[in-house]
Amino acid sequence: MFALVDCNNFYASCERVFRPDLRGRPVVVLSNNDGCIIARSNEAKALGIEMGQPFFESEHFLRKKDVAVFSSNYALYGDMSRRVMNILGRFTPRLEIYSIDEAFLDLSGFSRRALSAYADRIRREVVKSTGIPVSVGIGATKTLAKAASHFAKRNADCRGTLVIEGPEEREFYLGKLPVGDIWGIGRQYGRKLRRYNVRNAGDFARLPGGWVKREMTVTGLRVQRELRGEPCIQLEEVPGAKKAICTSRSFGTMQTRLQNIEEAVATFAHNCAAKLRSQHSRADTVIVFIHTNAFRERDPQYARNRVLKLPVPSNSSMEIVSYALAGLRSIYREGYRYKKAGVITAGIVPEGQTQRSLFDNVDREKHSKVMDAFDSVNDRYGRETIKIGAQGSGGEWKLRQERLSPRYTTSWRDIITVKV
DNA sequence: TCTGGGGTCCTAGGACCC
DNA sequence: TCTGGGGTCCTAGGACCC
Repeated sequence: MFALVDCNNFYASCERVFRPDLRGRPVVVLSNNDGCIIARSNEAKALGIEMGQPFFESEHFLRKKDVAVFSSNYALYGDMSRRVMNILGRFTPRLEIYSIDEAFLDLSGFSRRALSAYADRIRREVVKSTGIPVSVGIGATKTLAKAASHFAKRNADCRGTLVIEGPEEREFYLGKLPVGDIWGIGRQYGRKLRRYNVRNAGDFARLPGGWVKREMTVTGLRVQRELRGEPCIQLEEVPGAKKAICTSRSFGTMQTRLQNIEEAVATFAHNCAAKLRSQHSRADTVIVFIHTNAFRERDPQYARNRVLKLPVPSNSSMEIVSYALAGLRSIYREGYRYKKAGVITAGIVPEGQTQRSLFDNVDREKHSKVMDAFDSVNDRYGRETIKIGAQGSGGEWKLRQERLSPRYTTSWRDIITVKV
């Protein structure tokens, strides 16, 4: 059996842990740049506030309803996530951290009765130790565990946990699960299935496998088999190395000058390189992209990307930044108001398996020594203590974050940075 | 005025190999 | 009029997840 443990309204819950005065009050958390609503407390959901709603559209309403609004604070959420996952690790020898707020647990060997009790213990222990409320769904496959957590979260009489076991229970609950809420069925497939009068997970499970394979590829077929209780998706305890690493941001205000965008792109490229180094890999491809604000339909629109091949896979900030900037200069056009830029690194290989080139004239030893020093300083004294020159100091492009809470659990870094 | 960011997997079709 | 068979690799596009 698998359990899925899912933190309820995770970001909103994190904000509330350190602000007990907000108990009972609706809370929402905004995306980067204070753009959209990406997390809502139960009280906020009850007010009809939708996921993904642009903040500016509902700002007035939120004020009227006395909703507490926060910019996203990933330093806080990342640290709270670690705490929750540490607790969960005590309940199973096999844990998959699936996302910042979800984990799968292997619970083989438990009886039905024991499972319910265990789920409840997990739930109580996490909230007691971290302040974060969670739901626990249990089933014979990961997809069924996901389905169980859907009800554990929503039905008051579940009290935060639900075990789906045996064909009768499975049929009962799948009949109530809307087809679009199945894990692995998104908007497109949801729409298509409803066109064929497939309303719920029970209907979907009964469809002929051949049809599902033809219309939804093997991915759809796996989902169907999992709903029927046949495990097709393994627990993945060790996350594989990433195949692409991306850093991109919308700008706080629209940017027209090349120099400001260069500073942003240099920062993104450096960030990608740092992520590559931290997972001990290198990339041989750098992609840089910029675009204007597509929502402003009357503005002239422009969007380009440039793919650059490196002669030798690299994770040196100096090298990756210079390629990204060359790419940017080749696609930048004057006369547009740019809203967003980003850098993607791809063609990722493990650090130990790098193919050198006969014609390479970069002193890679030296780069790697510099980068080691760079990382250890920034590790110790806070990120951006040392920067690449091209990052500049203007920061005109930087995010809007007007409602940021303190980094309650990690702010010693900030304090040390101030001293420096 | 204002609209997020970071990933994965699968398939079809084209280029290429012998 | 007619033009083989069996593969691999890469890319773009489309789906999905949080």
